[in-house]
Order: sequence, then structure tokens, then C-alpha cells
Amino acid sequence: MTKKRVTSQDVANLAGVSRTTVSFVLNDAKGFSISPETRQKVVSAAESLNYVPDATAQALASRRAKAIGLVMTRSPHHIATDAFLPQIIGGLMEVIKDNKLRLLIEYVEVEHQDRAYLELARAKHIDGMILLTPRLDDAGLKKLEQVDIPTVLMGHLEGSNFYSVDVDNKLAAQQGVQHLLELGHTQIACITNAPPSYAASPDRVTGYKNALIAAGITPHEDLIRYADFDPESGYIQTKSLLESGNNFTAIFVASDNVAMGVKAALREAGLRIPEDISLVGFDDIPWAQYADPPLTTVHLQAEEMARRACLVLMDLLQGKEPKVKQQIIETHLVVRKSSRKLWL
Amino acid sequence: MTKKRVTSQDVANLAGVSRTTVSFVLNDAKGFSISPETRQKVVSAAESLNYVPDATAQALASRRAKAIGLVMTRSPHHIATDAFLPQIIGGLMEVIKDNKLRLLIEYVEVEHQDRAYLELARAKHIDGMILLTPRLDDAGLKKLEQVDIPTVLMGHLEGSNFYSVDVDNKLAAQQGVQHLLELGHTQIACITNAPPSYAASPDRVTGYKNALIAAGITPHEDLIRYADFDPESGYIQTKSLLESGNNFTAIFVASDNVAMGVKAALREAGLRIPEDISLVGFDDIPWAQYADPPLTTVHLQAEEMARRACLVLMDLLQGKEPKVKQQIIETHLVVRKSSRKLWL
DNA sequence: CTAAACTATTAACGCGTGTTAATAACGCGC
DNA sequence: GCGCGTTATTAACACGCGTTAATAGTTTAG
Repeated sequence: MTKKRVTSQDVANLAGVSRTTVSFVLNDAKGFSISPETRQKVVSAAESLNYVPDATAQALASRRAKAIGLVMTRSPHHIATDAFLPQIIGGLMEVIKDNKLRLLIEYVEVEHQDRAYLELARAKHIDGMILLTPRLDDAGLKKLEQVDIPTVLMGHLEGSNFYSVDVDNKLAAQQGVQHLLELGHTQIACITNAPPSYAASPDRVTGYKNALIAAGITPHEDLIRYADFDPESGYIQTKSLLESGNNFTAIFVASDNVAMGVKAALREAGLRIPEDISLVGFDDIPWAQYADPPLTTVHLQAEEMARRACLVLMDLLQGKEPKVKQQIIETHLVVRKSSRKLWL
Repeated sequence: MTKKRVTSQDVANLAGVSRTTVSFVLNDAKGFSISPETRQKVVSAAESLNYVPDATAQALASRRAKAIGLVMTRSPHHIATDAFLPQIIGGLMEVIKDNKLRLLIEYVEVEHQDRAYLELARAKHIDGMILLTPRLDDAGLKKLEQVDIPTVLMGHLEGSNFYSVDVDNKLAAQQGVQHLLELGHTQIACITNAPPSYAASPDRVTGYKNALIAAGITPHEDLIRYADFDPESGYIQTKSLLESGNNFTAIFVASDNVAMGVKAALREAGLRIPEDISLVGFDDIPWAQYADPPLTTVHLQAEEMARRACLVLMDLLQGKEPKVKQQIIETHLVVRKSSRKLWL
């Protein structure tokens, strides 16, 4: 048993035809006619040789990598604690396997942001890309916009021209805060999901403020804290909030993952949820419903978002014009046990 | 402004040298000498043209894809609820970026298992692969073993000849159960992480039984239930356990993710943790410490495992013989609040 | 002063496939 | 028997790069 690679030439030889014919048969080339018996000969020859086309050569010749990239700008550490990643990958996978593509995970270091996207595009490793958690201050994205590589944003970037799939962060945040207001809370703190440089973060704060204003309450900057994706940052910001001496009876946390840390800090301070402090999260990560108390939160369909983003990308890859440029996925509040009526 | 791709030929022309020289300079080819001024000319030419080598062509010519694959056998749905995936990807990323490789996520459908691995290997999309959650009954793996593609298993497969990185599942489970025994529990149920076909599952059960036997307690099959990765399966199995009428004062759950569902079922049945039932988990996923009560669990260093597995793979790719064939990563029990002394 | 040994560079081939333009075989009406 | 449209097939080029073997130029050893 020789270890020699089986090429389409071998298949051609065995079938007694040319390599071109083999290619036509295996790719179902349209506009060319091949007799049924020839087709059969080729197919069985390929089968008996266990022929698998060389993806690299195919990519070079066809000028399509047959792969898309999921591009993130976060450090490996933050990637490791991203509660949404599995859902997003799962969602992408579903679409990708139908289109016989592959998924590449790319990680762009902040320092190389200005060049990395372009190189990614130029290197032709991927046919298109899906960008996660874009930052407002990402210089590389501006340049990427000029280049002609199919790109879909998960999230939104003010003033950018990318195709995107996102939730209405303002509205969603407003829904969450609205719920707290309806329960009678008026002193409501806010802890964000991420630093303000990530687009979703200020949007959710705006939603928070809008809800307050609509209820005739003046937002208070002292009640707003910026976390950094992980539970630990939530823990820290909650400490800061508690030590600031500001009064509040509820917290809107713009990320369930961060809320985990918030809960820990509250518990440590002897505050019970929801008896002393009501908590509303954001994201509805899989564990939110199993937390104790189960977390009231704004449900975000991450898997569905990924699926949609991927579908838009598929359209772009096939040269079709996607129907909508900026797609909004619906969110809704899930009321569980971490929030309750304010005692008066 | 034409959108023509910049090739190494363009760089060569601008620098006034041959394409070969360009290749030598850019790849730091050893065994060939190039004068400093020529080198400089090439570098600045490449720079000014914004030259980015075509990865596809490089791969074809060099016969290395410069990418490795993370291969999973689970459905997109299960991928979406995998709490470890981010940690594993994060760990892999860390090693990969140092070696200028890329990460491909591959998903092998169960129905195609027998052929998929081989095609993956033959298609040369990737230079090597890391296999996740191998199944005992996976026919494709047997065939893969014959082929000469660098492969590292995360997990263990009895009787296989793969390089692997794993925890000592038996010992780790024993540690967890031991803890419950020391607290005075004698009636301890067990809910696994996965169906028995996944290698880790029966191993953890064995560890559970061993601990009991060592304490002079006869394991009772009625107290063992097999979950299926997600919280929901934990919920279902716990229901089944409760309805079976068997008495128990503690549960060893071989997966924190599953344990989330177990907690929900217990709470629904009016049982408090740890007052009525002590709970010990397995994995120490990032949210375990933020659960309420914080979960006592066996800590498994997923990120580190991924890192190690990737390092072994790097060795294999470079033709080095890795030091150890089957690497074991240490685990340790983390005692939190979900377990406590049995009232007598 | 010639042979040998190095230095600097390149022409040319190979990687395995997709695809165009050309060829060969074949039936058809006249 | 002759042109002509199909049908079936292939030779040949393109894709962009890595790499070997060979060619000039230049220094060193004998």
C-alpha cells in the first residue's frame, strides 16, 4: 500500500478518460454533456481509488477558499470566558454545513487591528467573514470597508456601511429597565457588558437612560459602571457601586455573564436577591435559567443571530443582494425570580 | 485604481529581481545567501505594494495548509450548549498564534463518521487535528489511526494509539465522591455527563463506584443515571431518580453543565442544597463559582488541556517526537457551598 | 595563474485542480 | 457526398507560490 496521494489524474487513468472529464463529472459542470456510461466509469473509478480532491488546489484554481472566518478582536482569555461563543459557532455551523463550507476562527490582536483585517482578506484564506463584537475605535474596520470582501457584522457600528445583524440594544435595554420601573423601582443602577468602546455598551446605557427619562427620572451617572465582559469585572464594579454610597434598589446588568459576578458581590455584602436588590440581566445565556434565583433577563437569540448573519454572508458569497442591509433580531424580556416588586 | 491582486511577481518586478529571490527573502530561506541591499529592496517593494502572499498558493506549493482543525462529533445544538468550547478555543488560540497557524472548526456528523475523518485528512485542508469528546463506538477513528495525519485526542480512548491529553477521570470522580463520603454521606447517587458511549462517562462512573467500594459501600445501579451533556438532560434524569423512590442524601454529577439542570429539578421538588441534598459537580465551568449556592466541583483545567494538546500537535507537525504519548492533566476538588456534612 | 570554493541570483519545474477553446465523432437534411 | 449543428472529449493554460539545479561572478587555496 503506497502512501502516494490519489489525484484526479489517477482517476482519469483508471476510467480511461481525461482529467478534464473527471473534473466535469465530479463538479456536475453545467453546459457540458457527458454520456451516462462515461459518468459512471468516472464515479466508480473515483470511488475505488478513494479519491478526495485536494482542497488547496481546488481553492487555488477556483479562487474560492470554501471557508469563512469568524473574526474576533478579543484576547484568548476573553474568548475563553465568552458565554456566547458556543451558540454563535453552533449557529454558524448549521448554515455552513449546508453550503459545504468550513469555519475558520480568527483572532485579531488589538495592536494589529489596522492591518490584520486587510491581510485576512488579501491572503484569501477565507471567502468572507463575520465580525464579532466590533469596537467603535477599530481603525482596521474603516479600511476593510473599502475592500471588496464579503463581510457581515454581528453587532452594529454607527455610520458604517457593513451588512449587519444585531439586536436593538437601546430598545432591549429599555425593556429590561422598564420592567424594573413597573415593579416600582426608581433608584436603578446600571452595569454594562463592556467598555464604552464596544458599540453595544453605550447603546444599552442609552436604553437604560431613555427608560428612566420616560418615567420622569433623571439618570444619574454615579449609578453607571462599565464592566468588561467577565464575571470578575462585574464583581469589581458592584463593589465600587456599593462603596460609592449611592442608594439603589435594583441593578440592570447589561450582560448575564457579568451579572454572575454582580450576584457574588451582592451576596458577599449580605444583600439578598430579590429581597434587597432586584436584578435584571441581558443575554439569557443558557445558565441564566438555572441560576439561583433564576435570572430575569432580556433574551437574545444568539444562535439565531449567528444563523442569520451567516445566511446574509452566503447571499453575498453567491453574488446575491441580501434583502436588508441591517437586520434586527427581536429580543424579549424573560421574567424569572431575580426581580420583584419594591417594598414601599 | 485597478483591483488586481498583487503577486510576488509584481514585487520582483518593482525590486528588479526574480520571483525566486523575493520568495527567499520573505521566507528567510536558509542555505541561501542574499545581499543586504537586495534584501532591503525586496522588503520595501513588498511593503509599498502592500503585498500579502496568497495563502492558498502557499499551501499548495509548500504542501502545508498552515491550519489545524478542531474536530467535534457533536451536533450544532450540542455545540451551542458546550460550556467548555470557549475555553478550549481560547487555549488553542494561544498556542496557534505563536506558530502562525489558523484554527478550523470541523463538525463531523455521526452518520458520516466512518469516512469523514479520512476525507478531512486527505483533503489537506488541515495539517493536523485535535479530536474532542471521542466516542468509543466511533468507527472512523479506527481508520484514522492507520493514516498518517498528526492527531491529538482530548480525552482518552481505550486501546487506541493516539497521542492524547486527558484528565484521570476515574481518579477525579473518586475525589469528588470521596469528599461526599468524608462528609458522612453513604447514599450517594450519580448522574453522568454523557451517554456511556462517550469514553469519559463510564470512567467517571467507575471512579464513583471505586470510591464507594473503598468505603465498604456496595454501589447500586439504581442510583446511576446517564445524562446527555446539557442541563435539560440533568433535569430529566434527576426527575427519574426522585421518582424511582431510592433514598439518597447526595448526588455526584459528572458535569457542572448537567448539574445546572439537576439543581433545577431538586429545587422544583422542594429539596434544598445543601440542607437536604449535597451536590458535587465536575468540570468547574466558569459559572460554577457564581451559582447559588456556589458549586462544589472537581476542577478541570480545560484551557490548559487545550494548550497542552495543541503543543503536542505542534511537535508532531514539526516532526518532533512528543515526550509523552498520553498526558494527564491534574484535577483537584474545589469545595464550595453545595455540599455539607450529613445530619445524623 | 588555475582550480576550487564560495556568494548571489535565477530559469524552470511542480503542486493538483478549474476552465476555455479547440478537436473529433456523429447524425441529419439536402 | 457535403456542410452543419450537436454531443463528447481533451489539450493546454492559469492559479501563485516553493524549491531544486544550474549559471554567472568573486574570492581563496595551492
